[in-house]
Amino acid sequence: MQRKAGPNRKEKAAQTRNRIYESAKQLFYEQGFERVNVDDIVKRAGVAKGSFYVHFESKDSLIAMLISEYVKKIDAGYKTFLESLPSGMPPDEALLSLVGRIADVIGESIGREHMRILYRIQIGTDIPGGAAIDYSRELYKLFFDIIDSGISRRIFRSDLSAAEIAKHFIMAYRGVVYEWCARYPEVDLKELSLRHFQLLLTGIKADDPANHA
Amino acid sequence: MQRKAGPNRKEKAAQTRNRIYESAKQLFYEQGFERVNVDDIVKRAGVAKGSFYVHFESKDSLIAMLISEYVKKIDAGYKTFLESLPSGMPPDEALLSLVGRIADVIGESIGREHMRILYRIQIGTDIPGGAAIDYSRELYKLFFDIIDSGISRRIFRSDLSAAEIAKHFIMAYRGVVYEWCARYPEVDLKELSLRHFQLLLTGIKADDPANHA
DNA sequence: GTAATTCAATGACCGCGGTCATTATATCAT
DNA sequence: ATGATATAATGACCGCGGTCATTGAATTAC
Repeated sequence: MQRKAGPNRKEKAAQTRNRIYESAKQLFYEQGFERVNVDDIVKRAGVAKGSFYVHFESKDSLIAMLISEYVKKIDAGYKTFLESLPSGMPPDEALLSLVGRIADVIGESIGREHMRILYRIQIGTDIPGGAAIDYSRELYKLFFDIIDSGISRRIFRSDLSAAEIAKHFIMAYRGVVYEWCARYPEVDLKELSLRHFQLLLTGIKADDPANHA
Repeated sequence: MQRKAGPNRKEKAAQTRNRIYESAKQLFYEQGFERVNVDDIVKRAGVAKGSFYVHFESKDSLIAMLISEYVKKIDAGYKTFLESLPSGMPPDEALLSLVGRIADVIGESIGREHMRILYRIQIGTDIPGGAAIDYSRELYKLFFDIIDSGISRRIFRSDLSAAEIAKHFIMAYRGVVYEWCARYPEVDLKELSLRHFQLLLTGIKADDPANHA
C-alpha cells in the first residue's frame, strides 16, 4: 500500500542504525561507557541485540566512533585558535602555542579517561585498514601548515618535507598523550608536551653559541 | 605426620601460585594468549578457578607480567650490544645504533602482537601505582648512560639533565612503537625509529652551515 | 501475479573473565 | 589441648560481549 511515504529497505535499515546510535550516545552521556551495556542500548532503541551487530562491529568500535567524532569536532577549534595568534609569530612559537593549547583541551575538555579508551581501542583491534587514527587528520593539517611555513621562511630545516615532519610530530604527540594516560596523574600533560616539543624543535645536540644572531 | 618436609602455609600458597603461573606460561606458549582461557589454566594447574584470582589480579595482568618479564630478559642483551660497539663511537651514533638494534629485536624477537597486547594492557587498566611501564627501566639506564656521556663530552646540550632527556627518549620510543603497532604493516619499525631519533637528536630548526667543523 | 532472492531483524544461546559466600586448615593465643 | 583467628582454596554463579540459525519482509526475476 504505502506507495509514497513507504521507506525502502535501506532507509529502514539506516533508521534502525541511527536509533541504536543515538540511544547509545544518550546512554553513554548519562552513565558513561562502562556502566552501559549493549543490552541497555538495544532496549532503549527498541530492537533486538542482534541488530546492534548488524550495524556495528562491536561496542568498542561504536565507542571509538563516538569519541573520535567528538575529538574531531574539538580539533576544528584549533584552527580558530591558530588564526587568533599574531600573524607575525614565528612558526616555532606558533607550534608550541598550539601544542600547549591541545594539552589544555585534552586535559580539560576531553579528559584522560576518554583518551585512554580511545588509545586502548585503537591498539586493541586489528580490524581497520586505515579507519583508525583518522581522527587526527585535521591536526595533521595544522601541523603541516605551520611546518611548511617554517620551512619556507628558512626557520626550519629544508632537507625534510613538511609532510614527513608533521607525521613525526603527530606521532610524538601521541607518545606524550599515551605516557600521560598511563602515568596519570604523576605527570602534567601540558608541561610534558611543551618540554617534549621544545626538544623536538631544537634537538639535543650542543649548539655552537656563535650560531646565534 | 610429615613433621619435617611439611611446608607451612605461605610455602603452600607460593607453590599454588607457581603452579598456576607455570601452567599459564606453558599453555600460552603452546596456544597463544587468546586461545587459552582461565579455566584451561586452572585445570592444568589442578586448582579451582577462584584460586587464580587469589594469586593474580586478572588474566591480563598475568599476561602483562609474562610479556614484560620476557622483554626485560631481552633488554639485558642490549648492554652486551652496546659494549660491542667501538669504544670511541660518538654518543649520537651509539644512540642510533641502539635504537636500530631495539627495532630489530622488537620486530624479530618480540613481534608486533606481543607489543600490542602489552601496550593495550598497560593503558587499559588503572590499577598500578607504578607497576606498569617498569619493564623499560633497563632501557632507560642505557639511554641515560649514553646521554650522560654525550653531555660530558659536550656533544649534547648541557642545559637539560641526562635523566630528563632519557625520559623523553623512552617516551618517544614508546610513541614510535605504538604507531607501528597501530599502523602495522604500513610502516617499518626500524626506519621509523631511526628517522624519529635523528629528528630528536638534531631538531628541526635550520642549522647555520657555519656551525659545522 | 508469483516465485526466488536478498538482507535486515531476531533472541536464545554461548564462552569467558571475574566474584563471593562458604569451607578447610594452618597458625596463634591461652 | 582447645578455641579463636587468619587466610588459602573452592566452585557455583553472574554479567556481558558477541554469535548464529531462523524468521520476515522488501526487492527482483520471470
